[in-house]
Amino acid sequence: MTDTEANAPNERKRGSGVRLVYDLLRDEILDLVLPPGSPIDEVQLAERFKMSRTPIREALVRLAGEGLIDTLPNRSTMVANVDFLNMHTYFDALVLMYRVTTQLAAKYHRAADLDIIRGHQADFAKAVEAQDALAMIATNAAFHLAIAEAGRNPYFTSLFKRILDEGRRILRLYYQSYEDRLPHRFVEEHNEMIEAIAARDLERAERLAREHAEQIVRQVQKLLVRDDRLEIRL
Amino acid sequence: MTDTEANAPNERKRGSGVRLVYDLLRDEILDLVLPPGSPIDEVQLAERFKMSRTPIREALVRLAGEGLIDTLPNRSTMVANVDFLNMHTYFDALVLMYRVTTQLAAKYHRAADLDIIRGHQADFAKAVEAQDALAMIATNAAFHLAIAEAGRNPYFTSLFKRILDEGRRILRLYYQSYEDRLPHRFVEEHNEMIEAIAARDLERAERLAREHAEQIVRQVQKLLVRDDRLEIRL
DNA sequence: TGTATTTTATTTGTCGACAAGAATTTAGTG
DNA sequence: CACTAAATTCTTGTCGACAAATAAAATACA
Repeated sequence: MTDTEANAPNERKRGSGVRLVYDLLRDEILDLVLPPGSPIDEVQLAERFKMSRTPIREALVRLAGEGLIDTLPNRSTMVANVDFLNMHTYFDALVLMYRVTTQLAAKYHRAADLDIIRGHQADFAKAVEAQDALAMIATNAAFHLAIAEAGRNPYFTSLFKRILDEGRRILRLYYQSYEDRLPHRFVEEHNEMIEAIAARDLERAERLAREHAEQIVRQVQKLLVRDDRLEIRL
Repeated sequence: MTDTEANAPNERKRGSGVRLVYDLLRDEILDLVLPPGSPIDEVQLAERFKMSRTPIREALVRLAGEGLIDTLPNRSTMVANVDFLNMHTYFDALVLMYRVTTQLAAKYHRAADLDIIRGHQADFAKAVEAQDALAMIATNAAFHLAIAEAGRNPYFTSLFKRILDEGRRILRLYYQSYEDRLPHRFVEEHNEMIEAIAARDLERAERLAREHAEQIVRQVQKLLVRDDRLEIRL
């Protein structure tokens, strides 16, 4: 491991530095390796990635643009907090995007899209079988994002992506492990949604997505009220 | 005018440079002073604003994050094109956001919100009266954005803002001047929407917003097919 | 004359350094 | 001992310069 810094060439390709730190920071934020409120130190990151502050800064600007970090001018920058007080706005947006993207997928999908969607669904089923909560969260997001892509509306897709990311953080804050059987129901519901999409049944796809989303919202809300001590934050 | 560079202090406050160039570039893009495809030269901008390339670069990164400019790695960066081939995805998103934000405004607005909304509506009516097409576009966007703010869902508001911005570009590409009486109808429809919001009539607000949006879409589509020579772009 | 290759030029991405602001510590005063 | 003011430290925002990547121009060659 010594040669990673002594011998191995630190040669990053010319524009790759920003992408590297952006992707990694994003993952660390969404996986709560950097929990909300964590301070972000530019110079520390610069040392860690062995590069100048300039590309670090660019990555931070992009993350700030997506609302993942907050920057106080001339002062600190830190991981954005989750707004638990207005969680209903999040649920509203989540449910609507589930419905819209699934309906559009039923309308506009092509054959290749279904293969991709089914692939993600297989991953999700595997994660449920393995009781791996973190994998469930990730594969579920990938599944629904693939559906959104099949709907071919970049406006909805980009908002949905942001919402699913935020959901990843929220769920990680509350899910330590799945103790109930509900995930198996999600697997079945996913399969029904795939069916409806493949059959180009817009109405059924929308209805299934809605029920599925409301199911999830109820589950998350149950968690929220159960552990609502966390809602009071300083 | 000579003292603007010789005598006048170039003192910008410490973090204001980025905001300055960001706001100005954004306006120039949305107003088509910089039409789609225009090359953006960092060093030229640096000279123009008498600052280093660093803050220019940060502003460009933010604009790229909003999809207003496209950056080819290691190569040029230019104003993003309007995707005329998939305009229907734009209309879908526009109509849905009109409906959702107006409905939420009816549900969640407070007294102060209505004052702001009515203020923008007055500006819009004034622009219609003056036959000022550009002012109509701007004030209409401000009006609907104020409604979205009253709905208090930041997810929808941010997407809607992006959509309205894009609409500003699209309309400027096609509207030279209003020759028909339709804008007056828009003024009336706006007033009806305000009524429904104030009365907290969710259903009526949603329906009015939908009809209003579809009205606008039809109008724009009419322009598109009329000047569809522009749809074929190299 | 047309094509391939080298050379030059332009533009972007990265760097190290410096300066401005804010937070913290230290000194000073009642 | 408490409270204010000066000084220091620390972090961020900005700058000018350099190097890599690409585009453009010039040269060589068939």
